[in-house]
Amino acid sequence: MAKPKIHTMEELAEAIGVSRPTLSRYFQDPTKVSKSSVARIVDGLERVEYTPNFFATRMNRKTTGLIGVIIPYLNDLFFTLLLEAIETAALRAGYTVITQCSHADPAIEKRAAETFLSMNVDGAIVAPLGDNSDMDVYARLNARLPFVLMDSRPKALRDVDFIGSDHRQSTGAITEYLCRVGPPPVFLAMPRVNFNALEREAAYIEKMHELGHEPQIVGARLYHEHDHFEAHGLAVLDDMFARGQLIESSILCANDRVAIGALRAASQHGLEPGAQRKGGLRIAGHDDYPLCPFTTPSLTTVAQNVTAIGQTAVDRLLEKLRAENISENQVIRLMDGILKIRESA
Amino acid sequence: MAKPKIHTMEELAEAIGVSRPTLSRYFQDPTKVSKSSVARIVDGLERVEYTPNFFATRMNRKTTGLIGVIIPYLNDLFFTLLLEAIETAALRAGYTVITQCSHADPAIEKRAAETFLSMNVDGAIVAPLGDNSDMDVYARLNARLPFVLMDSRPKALRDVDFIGSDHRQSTGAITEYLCRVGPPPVFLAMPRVNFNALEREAAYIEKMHELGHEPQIVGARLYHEHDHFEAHGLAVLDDMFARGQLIESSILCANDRVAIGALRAASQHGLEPGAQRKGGLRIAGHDDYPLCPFTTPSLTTVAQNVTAIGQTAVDRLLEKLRAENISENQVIRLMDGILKIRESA
DNA sequence: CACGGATTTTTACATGCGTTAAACTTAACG
DNA sequence: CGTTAAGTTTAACGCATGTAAAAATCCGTG
Repeated sequence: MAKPKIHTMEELAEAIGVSRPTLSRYFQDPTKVSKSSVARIVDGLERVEYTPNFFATRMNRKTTGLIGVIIPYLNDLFFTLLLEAIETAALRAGYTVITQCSHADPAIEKRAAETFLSMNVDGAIVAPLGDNSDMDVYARLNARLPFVLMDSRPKALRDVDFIGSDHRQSTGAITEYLCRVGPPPVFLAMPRVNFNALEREAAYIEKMHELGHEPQIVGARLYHEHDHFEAHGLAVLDDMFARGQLIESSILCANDRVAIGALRAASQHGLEPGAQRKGGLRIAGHDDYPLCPFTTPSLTTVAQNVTAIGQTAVDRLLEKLRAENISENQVIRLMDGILKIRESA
Repeated sequence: MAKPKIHTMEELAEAIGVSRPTLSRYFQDPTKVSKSSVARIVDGLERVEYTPNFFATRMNRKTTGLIGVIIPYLNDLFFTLLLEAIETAALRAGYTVITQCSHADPAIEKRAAETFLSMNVDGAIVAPLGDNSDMDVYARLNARLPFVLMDSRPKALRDVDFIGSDHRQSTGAITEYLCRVGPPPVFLAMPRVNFNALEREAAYIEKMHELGHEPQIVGARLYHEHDHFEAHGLAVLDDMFARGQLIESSILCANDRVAIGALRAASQHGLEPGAQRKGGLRIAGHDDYPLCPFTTPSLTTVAQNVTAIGQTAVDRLLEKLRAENISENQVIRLMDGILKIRESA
């Protein structure tokens, strides 16, 4: 209700009759001030409008209480789920998260990392773009502050802590499942936007060889725009279905968004992918995108444990930034994927 | 390359033989420094590693170059598209965007707004939670800095600039379309997470009356968790289809995510919604969620002009913060929705 | 070689708060 | 009533930069 506005702690001190250092201590930790003073301050704050200056506090504290997070795409529910997990975990630990999205642009990604450096964030969690990432900035980040990679793991940053999925296990699991219940699957690749694409492809090949089948990969480079996975899956399969190819195959898609495009292609050609029909078309994905249960048919996939990845990334970061003596041992945590068997395969 | 690290501008000045004020001016605007100096500075910066301190610069400049953005959900592609549009527009104008997600929690939302105040952001763009938002903080925001609301418009903030969709027009348009090509639609409501839900409902009712039909609303309060729209649509219709209700109706869903759940319910009951079949089930949505073209059947809907909303919000904000004399006239821009006729209705 | 304009350096103060040391109050305790 | 410990105030400096005014330097001209 139109409280008088106070801009500096100095003024506030004068207004409520407490010294500035006491106020400073109060804002950092109220228990470090006597009860009588706390009462007076709380009372005073109710009568005036004051918020400590964000920059001034952060500039002077030895710790900023900030965690920087970079993700490559925003229009992907996988990354937003990841972000959500990170934000809740960080919030619970009392940290403020600064999020930046690189929008698939290495220049923006670099700028974001530099911003984090100039903000003296306490730590950074990054899902890198991949090959195109500016490795120098990340090397600098890693040298200067606690740093954890997630989701994707550039070759140039092999010595950095990493939290992600075990694509060898997850892709292996679904490949094996598909082989068990039907013909050995073809792999519908996705645009090579990061290393996961290649890892899944490799894991598929390995598992197929292990099971004595010949791997077959399609769609590795038809559609080149990043982040248009559904359109990619649709384009590749629409083309092949039109030629009568793959219409009775099992198709393992590199991720669920590609698979959603694949489902669409099937529907356009009057095909009904499903586990029931012996010998018919099957389509499976990877990730357990939130919409998988709602597609028609619902999509069989392997779930990435997104929540665990986010949570673990934060945990590891906190561990690093609490330990003054930087523990030299690198931590790599690969989460297992969990089969989600639904209707499509 | 292990460049020597330099922490302050003072040290940098000494290292490359230029005075600190000159460096300061250089970092703010290189054209304000003579060419010879620029050359020397650029050359020097290549040999040492230095980034100006984010907080110190922001604390002292009269303008921080920051724009604060708050969105209510992250796991919704509508909002991520909006965010993307805002970020690109802001970046183009040379501003840095600080994003905060309220995660459907008014307390977090309030904290985010207060953070913006304490950061002295140049302006703020907010998609509010709705009824639960803390109106006091937003009133303070509006009083202290250029402020623009988008997407949803709380009653308590009627005098604030607003950029959003004209739900009366958009919902009217699709209602009319549905009436034209088939039986008058039933409205499948969504959980009342914000005012748009109600606006669309009202717009539907109005248009139905205008066309001489009796409005019918279902699912207004069955499923209460926010942000689980697909599950809501599925639950409501699964229930009704099981009782043989609505199986030959036109169903207008409050948004596309609800509609995706509705499509799933139809599929579970062996129903195939579509425009072709005279007299059969029809399902339509609202928003043009990015996955609409890929559902089975592809979803007929009305597109919200997300990009334009984001762009316009930024434009308006820039306009306000460039004009010292705060123009008193409130700006409200409601974008028209565009019919996207696909297979489902 | 002197001169005027442009640029840079010097010098000094400002921002808002963290932090420290010493002086001071206060309340409790013997 | 003197002593002591806990908490507070005073005073002063530090952080990394912005900014402004005055002094110094540079450049090309006439």
